[in-house]
Amino acid sequence: MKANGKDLAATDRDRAKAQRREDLLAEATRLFAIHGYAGVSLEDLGAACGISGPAVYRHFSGKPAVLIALLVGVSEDMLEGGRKVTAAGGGAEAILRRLIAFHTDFALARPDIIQVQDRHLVTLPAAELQLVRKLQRSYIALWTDQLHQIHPEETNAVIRFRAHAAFGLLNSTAHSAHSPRTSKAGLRKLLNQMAASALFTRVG
Amino acid sequence: MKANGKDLAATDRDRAKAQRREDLLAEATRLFAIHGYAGVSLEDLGAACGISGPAVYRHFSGKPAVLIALLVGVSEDMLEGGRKVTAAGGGAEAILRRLIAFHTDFALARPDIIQVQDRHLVTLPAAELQLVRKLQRSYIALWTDQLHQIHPEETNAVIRFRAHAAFGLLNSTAHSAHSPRTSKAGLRKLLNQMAASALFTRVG
DNA sequence: GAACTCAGTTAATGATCACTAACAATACGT
DNA sequence: ACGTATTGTTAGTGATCATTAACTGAGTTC
Repeated sequence: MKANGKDLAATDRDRAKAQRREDLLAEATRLFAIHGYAGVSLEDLGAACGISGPAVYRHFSGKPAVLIALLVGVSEDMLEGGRKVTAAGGGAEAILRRLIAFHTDFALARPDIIQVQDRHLVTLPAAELQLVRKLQRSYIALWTDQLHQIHPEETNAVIRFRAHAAFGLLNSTAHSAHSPRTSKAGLRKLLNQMAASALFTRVG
Repeated sequence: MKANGKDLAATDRDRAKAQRREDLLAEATRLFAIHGYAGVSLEDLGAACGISGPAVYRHFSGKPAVLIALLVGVSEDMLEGGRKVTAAGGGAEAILRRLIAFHTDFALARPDIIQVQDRHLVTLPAAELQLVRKLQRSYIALWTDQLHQIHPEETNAVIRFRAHAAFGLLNSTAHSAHSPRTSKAGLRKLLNQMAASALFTRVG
């Protein structure tokens, strides 16, 4: 029996298993981004990790569970990151600029998972879809809380719309080809500036 | 034998067939947007049009052909629309504002096809993927031609990146839920303003 | 109105997978 | 060392689904 559920990597086997799980999630992200969820068989996923097909069931209860782990994970990561930069304080504009920077860095660092989230959210079973949406609502609330201060005259719906538009802008990195000729630092600055302009501009 | 390939709807049967084809494409757009390409069987698609399964083969050579017709069609529509507003002349800024307005209206009018394009482009067979990408390159060139005049110091890659970011912003309408509480005219104005701000802002 | 075309039907067929079963080998705990 | 737990293996199994076959009936043409 396991002595303690909280003990991470108590034994060699546990360590190996955790590593295998991470490998599977990483490969799944890569493969789903390239071929789509339906275009990747468990055989493919296993093979990418050096194991074969049904062995995946030792780590996930089925194919949907892999997608769930990916999407819940990324939603939690973004929410946690967003909370961190929000907690650092400052005025609404300063906080928003940090949120933009955080989101930009995330999109530049992990374009494939952003792509999977954008494309395959609807593929989730209803229960998990709800969970992910709840996490996303919490994340977007971090943005809209600040946006309300910047645009006090705008309705909730409009503010939320602004945030979605900014996400679309920033997540576009994930879809546009990554030309190695342009430095990531340059793109980072450009994206930050474009998103800030879009979010702060007043519509009259 | 058909008297003339160019005669549209010469007979009742031709008219009915053209209508059925349109219905199939419309339903395919709707269903693919909701359930994804892989999540819709030809049986489903046929049923949505009141015919059943294999009858779809009277109109398309197979399931991929349906997606191809959709995506090539939308790419052609956008390119044609973009060319029209570009041809109307004016300065770079005026043309860009018209491009933004055109794209905004398109995204607001046909969110489902935008969604299908964003999600399922990669699903296309290689040959057709090339065609669609070529059309998209032509469309984006309409934007970058003007952007180069606005930002003469920026490289091709950066300019293209700006355009992609703007598309991401504008296409976000297709993904964010359509709240009926906010008027489309209001969203239209907001999107136009946000996109213009993002495209025109200078990065220093 | 006779010959033909063609959109539709239902009934196979065949491939692809997700998932299960039965078994093998190795690591773990005592 | 010994029994157990666990990760992996290879063979099924069953469902789904794109596609084909054979046929039907109505519209089109001459």
